[in-house]
Amino acid sequence: MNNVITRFAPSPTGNLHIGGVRTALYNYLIAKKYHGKFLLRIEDTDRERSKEEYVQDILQSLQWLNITWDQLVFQSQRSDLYINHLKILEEKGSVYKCFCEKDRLEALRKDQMEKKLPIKYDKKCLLNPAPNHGSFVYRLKNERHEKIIIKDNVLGEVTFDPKEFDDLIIRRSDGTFTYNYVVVIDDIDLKITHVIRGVDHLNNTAKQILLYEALGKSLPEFAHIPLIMGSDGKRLSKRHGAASLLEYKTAGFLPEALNNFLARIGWGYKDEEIFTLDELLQKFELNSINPSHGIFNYEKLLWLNGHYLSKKNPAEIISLIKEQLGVAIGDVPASLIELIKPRSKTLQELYDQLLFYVNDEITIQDDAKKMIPPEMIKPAQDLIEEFKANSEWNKQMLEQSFQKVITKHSLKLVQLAQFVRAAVTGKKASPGIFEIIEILGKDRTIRRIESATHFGME
RNA sequence: GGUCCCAUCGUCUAGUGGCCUAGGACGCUGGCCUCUCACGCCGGAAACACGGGUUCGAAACCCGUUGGGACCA
Repeated sequence: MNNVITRFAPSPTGNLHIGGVRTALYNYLIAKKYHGKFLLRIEDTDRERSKEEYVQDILQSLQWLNITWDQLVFQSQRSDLYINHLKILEEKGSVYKCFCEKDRLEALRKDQMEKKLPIKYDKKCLLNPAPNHGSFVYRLKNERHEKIIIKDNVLGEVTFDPKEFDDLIIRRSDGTFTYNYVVVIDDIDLKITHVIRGVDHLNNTAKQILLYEALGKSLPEFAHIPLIMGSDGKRLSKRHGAASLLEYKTAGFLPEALNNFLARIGWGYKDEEIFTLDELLQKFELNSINPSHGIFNYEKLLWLNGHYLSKKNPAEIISLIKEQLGVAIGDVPASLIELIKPRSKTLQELYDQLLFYVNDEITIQDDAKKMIPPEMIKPAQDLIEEFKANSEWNKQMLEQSFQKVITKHSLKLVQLAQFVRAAVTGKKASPGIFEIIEILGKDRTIRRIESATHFGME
């Protein structure tokens, strides 16, 4: 395939979400797989609802995921193009002006509903043109009788009866153009070879084919990809959790995980689960996309994120925390990050487990308080004495000190370890206790155990 | 309501007529490891929606039914 050009065409009327991102990703993959171009087209013709902040959200989201575009166009800057093509259609006699008023159309619709007929315009202004007066819309003549067959790369052949379709309005009475019209004009003008979009546009595609034909243009390849549903099987929305992609960024997910996860909803390759962007470019194919819709599986996203997190080195993690969570944690030993990494699925989780080291003060969580019972105060004080009596501070020395104390008091290691864990981290779970306090340091460890013994006496 | 799409474990998928006693992954679960929690390792439960065909043989092909979804209204 040569000169492949794909596009992602969001309207900036809200934050970019998961479903949109996947559409963008698929378009990007196909373009790059065949060494073509991927365009980003902002469909901002609805001036009322389009907002600059949403444009920024879309651009930032895609950049974050490394879905890079070769060209960026705004529909609002292309109205000459739409006007010119309307002239062409007018000269060809493919469109006509319709002066029918709202009241008439509503009455017509009501009548058709009562008679259970398909609801569509009756072509009055085409068949019996009235004298030109008042405001009017442009409609596309739909005189096609043969079936419309969409040759879809995902669904196979999909057939529509053109009788189902109205004479499509392409310009409204206020002079603005309709969605299906501008999409087709842009796709033609930008030489889009592959239109890859959600199945929710399948009906639109049929209507748009009529426009391609009226303009005498050949059709691009179509691929209608299945939608992503929430866990209840309904269309993904705010109810199902994070609505915008950038919320995943601030929650500490990695772009690699999101890309991998989104590619795998509706697509698979052998037994494989882990795909980098490069591997996706190798292996992804439109015709291997599953035609049935997929459900957003948050647990699997978490697992993937944990996987990619484990591949990052400590320095990368520190800078990712700063970049994505917006917090600077200063110098944290690499060894500590390595200990916490396998215990974290997201950057946020990892950061939370770092706080006992980063902060001077800790608070002991409720569920950890029972780890410091009064009868453990004396052993804890003995442990402190052991620490103070010893000039060294390393894992071997720490193990010996713990051993001495538990032998003296006939304790199990778990009792003392949990006491110290709660005292030092404020939590009932953490990495290995010797590793933790070795990294935390002698002074801070002793101070925290001391304050826990005070707490235990209250 | 009309039109269209879809259908393999709870979820994402492998499967392109015999390699299927249906494979992998997440999740769930039993065990090992162990100072806690993870990680890791070893096991387990769990699916071809239903009914008809076609075929020597159907998860796979065809037709219905049922269920889910999208769009339009």
